[in-house]
Amino acid sequence: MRDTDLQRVRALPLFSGVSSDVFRRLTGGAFLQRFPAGTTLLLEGDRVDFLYVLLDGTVELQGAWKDRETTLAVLRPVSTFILAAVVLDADGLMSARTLQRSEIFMLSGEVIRRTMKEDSDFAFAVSQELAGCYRGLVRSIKSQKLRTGVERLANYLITQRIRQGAEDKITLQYEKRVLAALLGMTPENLSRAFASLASHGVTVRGPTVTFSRLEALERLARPSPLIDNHMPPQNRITSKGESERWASEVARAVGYAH
Amino acid sequence: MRDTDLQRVRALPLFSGVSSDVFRRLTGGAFLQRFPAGTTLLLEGDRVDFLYVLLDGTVELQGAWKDRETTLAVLRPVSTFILAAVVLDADGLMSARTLQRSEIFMLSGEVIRRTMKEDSDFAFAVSQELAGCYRGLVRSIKSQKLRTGVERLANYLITQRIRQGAEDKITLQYEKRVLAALLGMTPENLSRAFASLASHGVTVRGPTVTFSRLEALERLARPSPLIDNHMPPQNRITSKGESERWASEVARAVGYAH
DNA sequence: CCTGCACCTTGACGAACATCAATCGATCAA
DNA sequence: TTGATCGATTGATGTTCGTCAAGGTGCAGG
Repeated sequence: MRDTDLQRVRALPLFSGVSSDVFRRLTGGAFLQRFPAGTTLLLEGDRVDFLYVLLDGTVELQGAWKDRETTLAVLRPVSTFILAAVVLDADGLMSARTLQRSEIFMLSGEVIRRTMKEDSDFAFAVSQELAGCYRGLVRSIKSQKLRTGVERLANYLITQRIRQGAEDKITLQYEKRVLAALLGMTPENLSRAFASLASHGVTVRGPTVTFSRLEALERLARPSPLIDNHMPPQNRITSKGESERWASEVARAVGYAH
Repeated sequence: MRDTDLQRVRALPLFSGVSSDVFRRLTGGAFLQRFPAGTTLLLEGDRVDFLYVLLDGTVELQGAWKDRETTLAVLRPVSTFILAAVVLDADGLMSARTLQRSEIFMLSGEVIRRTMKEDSDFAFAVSQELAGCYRGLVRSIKSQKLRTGVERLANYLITQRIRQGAEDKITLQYEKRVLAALLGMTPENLSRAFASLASHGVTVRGPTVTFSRLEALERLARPSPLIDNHMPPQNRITSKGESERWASEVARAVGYAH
């Protein structure tokens, strides 16, 4: 494992607060592993023995029932996943699958739990990370239950636009079928949703989306800081906890009215 | 505040592991408050200064957007809520409203955070609670995205039946309009969903629901341990963390196959 | 170059769901 | 008791969404 990889793990808010000594203990038995695209890292219901840290590539978290399946999240580096199952020493509720060739750092769940009980700084950092993940899911459920498919897409595009630098053009980071599952619709309906956004100045050509009438798009989308986290990319932070803290700060500064 | 109330707070998994000294510090500036039915305790977007512990009554957590609103959870004693916002010192993403006259114990968020940084046992307990809440939301999203309205209702009924003692009759714990919002549908559609379950042996009379052909209902509902947490009531545990640990143990013992 | 394949798109249709309006039943105060 | 109110239900109707089938497009391999 390269030293720069370990630096990137160290820089995560989850680990940046702990002492070098504790960090060495946490990563003692850990290892880096490479997976090709399309590999199932973890099947829902499997026991979870490791905390995963995605260092390179893309990972999809999905759930299935009967013959249906859906995507709960798509992760990009640097992200941790299945932390909740590790903390509770429980089985995973989601499957994890690589969408691209990926590098993943794996830390022993047992060591994580033991270290949490010994080091309150680390346990606090885990709590902050989990709280951030929790709030991400709250946003996701609200989006799913309160918005139609077109509205979810419109807000997704606005959020991506900000994350990609607030230009009038963005690139979709993964296949449209994956995006459809993430937004809770079929690929067919995603196509139709894009088509209906054309009248709001949205043009799609392959994976690039351009906006010509942002005002019209926002009037339809009505983004809300209580659903959409519009943290821009310059904040080089890669944790749900930190991004939630950012969102709260902004909401207070702006004085968001209900 | 009665001493028995404090005992009930102390018995929560969130607090049961800490020393008496730390518990005294946590509850030092805390106080008990009574609210009538229909009181809004917290509006989404408000800053959260307290951790709430519901000791008596019923509380609904809801979210709104444009002119729509939905229910994310209905809490019964003894439950904590808005822990995630407290940990991150962030604004709440959900509104909290009493459905019945309620007694609520309120602990200073600042003290919670400070104690977490000092006491790793408490910080670990917070992590376990948050991890349990997180997994509850994962279950909720999967149910919402993978199931139809009738399927969600059928599984809700089966879960309630187990929680209420596995008899052939249950009592709905709150108004049907609230249940409808929780299940992600309109009251009208909930009525129709109940009507369509009649052919599966489900009879509704006011708030009581009786099951005459459980086999037929389960064939339709297809409950899954990866979505539905069927923890029975005899486990007198009142935390999401503990109930998730229970669910995992059972899934392993049964050897759930995908 | 063609062929096959994967991904996306489009159209047609039906299922699931929301909305609007009317009605019924239970509760409660006058 | 009467009238009013609230919650639940039912029917009619339209929207949203999923499913099935048929193209279309880009790309890799023969």
